[in-house]
Amino acid sequence: MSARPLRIGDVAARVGVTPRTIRYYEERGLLAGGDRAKGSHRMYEEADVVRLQELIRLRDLLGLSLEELVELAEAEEARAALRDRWESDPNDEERRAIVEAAIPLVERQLALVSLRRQKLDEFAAELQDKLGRLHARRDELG
Amino acid sequence: MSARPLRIGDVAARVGVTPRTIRYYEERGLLAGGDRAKGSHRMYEEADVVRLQELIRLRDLLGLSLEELVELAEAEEARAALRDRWESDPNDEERRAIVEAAIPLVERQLALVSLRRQKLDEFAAELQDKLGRLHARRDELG
DNA sequence: TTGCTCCTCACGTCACGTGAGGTGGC
DNA sequence: TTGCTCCTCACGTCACGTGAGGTGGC
Repeated sequence: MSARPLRIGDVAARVGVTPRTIRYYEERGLLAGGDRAKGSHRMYEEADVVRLQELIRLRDLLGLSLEELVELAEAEEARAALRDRWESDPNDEERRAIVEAAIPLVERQLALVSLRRQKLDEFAAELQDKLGRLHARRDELG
Repeated sequence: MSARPLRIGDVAARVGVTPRTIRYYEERGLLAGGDRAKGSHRMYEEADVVRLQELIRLRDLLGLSLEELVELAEAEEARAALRDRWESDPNDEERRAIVEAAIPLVERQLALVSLRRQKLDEFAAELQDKLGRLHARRDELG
């Protein structure tokens, strides 16, 4: 895994946002921009692209505000911190704790997705209804 | 159909927005605030509630901007204008034209809903995948 | 008459968009 | 060396939020 670095424009293009959005998210604490000499270029790796993708999807598909994203991100952060310990210290009890902490987070996201789907389905049903009535009327006039 | 008038606060509460949002939409031309003495209360009827509900759903569930809503609304407007003529002039050829103009509008909305559903399903699938892997790992450590 | 909701400015905020002016790496 | 992308302010914008101060209807 060579992990050659990506520039902010590449990351932005791949995720479908602008560099400005990435800088703003960093400013809000959603993305690590961490240790960097003032004025020097931000550098990213594949893991950052995946992470940003997820945030953007939570924003677009579920309509979460950045404040809500920060909450979720902090939970993920805690998980990531645990993951680091995972690498260094392969204690089975700790591994279990890490996995068990991760599960409810994903379940929560799934619950939000289900709720959205339900609302979309209701909307789709109403539109189908409307369309059916229109077709019926057209046929009456046919 | 008595059509007793509703006040802005009632409409807002029923649709789940604030009065400010309604005033702003009126300002942007999405809602009729029409003929009203300066300073007098805005009055609405059931049809306005239905209309606003639809706009809010298009905004929340599909993530449309107000500018995009205006486009859609203008199309609906044209339809509403035709509907008025419908009431007064029951000419069968015109009726057909009205119905046939309405159908593609609803179909367009349905297409947008389908697209959203697809994206949500993809997201749900990825989350299920993630959850499955977490469960498997937990069981391995069990 | 007393509340409550309404009204119109008008400034504040969130999530970025958009130049302005300048530095840095293939 | 020439572009291109990057950098940091900093002001603009969209979709409202939030008082400020005042009028109007059960």
